[in-house]
Amino acid sequence: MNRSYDLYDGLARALDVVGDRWNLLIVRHLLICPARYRELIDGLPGIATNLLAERLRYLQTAGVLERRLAGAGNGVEYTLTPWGAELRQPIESLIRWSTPLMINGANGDSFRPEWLILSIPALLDARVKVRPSATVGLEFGDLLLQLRATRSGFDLGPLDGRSLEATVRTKPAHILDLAAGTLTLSDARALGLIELDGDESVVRAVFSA
Amino acid sequence: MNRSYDLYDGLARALDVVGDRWNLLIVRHLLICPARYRELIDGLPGIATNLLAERLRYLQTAGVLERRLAGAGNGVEYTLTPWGAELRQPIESLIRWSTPLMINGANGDSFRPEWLILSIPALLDARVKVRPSATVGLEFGDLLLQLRATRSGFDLGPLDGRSLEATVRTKPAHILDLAAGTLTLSDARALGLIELDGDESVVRAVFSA
DNA sequence: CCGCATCCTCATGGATACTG
DNA sequence: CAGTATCCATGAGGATGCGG
Repeated sequence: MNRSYDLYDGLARALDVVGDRWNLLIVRHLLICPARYRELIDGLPGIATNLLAERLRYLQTAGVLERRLAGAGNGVEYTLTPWGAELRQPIESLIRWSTPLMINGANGDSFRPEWLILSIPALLDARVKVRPSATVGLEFGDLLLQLRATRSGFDLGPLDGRSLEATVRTKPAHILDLAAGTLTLSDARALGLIELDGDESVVRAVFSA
Repeated sequence: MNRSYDLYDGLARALDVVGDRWNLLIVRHLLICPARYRELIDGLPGIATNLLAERLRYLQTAGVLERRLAGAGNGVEYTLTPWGAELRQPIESLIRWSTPLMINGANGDSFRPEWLILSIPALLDARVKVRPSATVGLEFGDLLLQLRATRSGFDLGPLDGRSLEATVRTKPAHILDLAAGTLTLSDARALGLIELDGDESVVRAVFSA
């Protein structure tokens, strides 16, 4: 909205930059990877095209992101600056805070699997105890991801080449329950949190090691 | 604004609750201590009375804060719920992220010393190295505070009774520089970041131990 | 197609005045 | 003191257009 609080205060000035509607959701999308205008429209259901354009312009002048030409000569691409990427911490904090708002399920709200890419590690970091060698693969349609336990927490990235040892299917809601809880992954499986039935938005969770 | 993103996503649902204008600033004020309506008006320069009333109502129904009668039988008081108080982490993350926005000074923006009560510990936690026994007292007019180094970080609260050993004065801008930098407190003093001259908004920083 | 810009309507924010 | 009521400016969101 470009409307400043005009306060000499860290929180107020942070909100002057990222407090406007959609801004943190745009940044979260770009924290996954640089994206095109069209990908942002698709990943932010409900945003108007003029709003996205204005927000991208504003965040660019504020120094949060950069607009640049994509490699293949076609179209523009938006990337976070180093300072913009540091919004990962506030965003993950908000995701952890929001778990009570997620346990009641989707209730007709839109869902995109990419949103789990930050959420699951953010939640697991704080709560789930897993054996250090555990690896979880997640497959949403054509999106194939691998969740690895590291010493400092969890890391979610593209699935590397090696084969996985077991496969189960679950719904997004159950993945979020799993992430928000304090169960180990094998406990969650034993308790039936991970199901085998199909769903419009099916996740295949693959456990190995 | 009561306008929901309608997304099944932790970040979006967090912003449905605290993403509206003024909401996080209200919560930050209540993180310091429970407050009356009038105190909130004074601590949030620029907020309209109808907006504050509406936000308090909304945050109450959302479960972030509670409205209750003050002890002395007179007036109402607003307090954070335990869940609302957990917003301290996201708020401190945003404060840390905002340091590049603070280094250029006030530039005519409003300033209230209470805002430092969360900011200074949030910044010092991450960056300043101080001897474990260090204590800093801050005095803004009638507001007297003491900053103590603990094992887990820093804690800012009311000044306890014991006498303090040294006194210097500084401007809020310099306090913020100090907090955002990587200098020790004694280094900052030696380098002249802490001044003795007067100012409309003078801080007296008192070092001991 | 992509990457926006313009136009339009209506909900929301903000300032001021007023009230129990 | 603790808010309501009112009015007006502005931002949000949908539809559409348009050059590359």
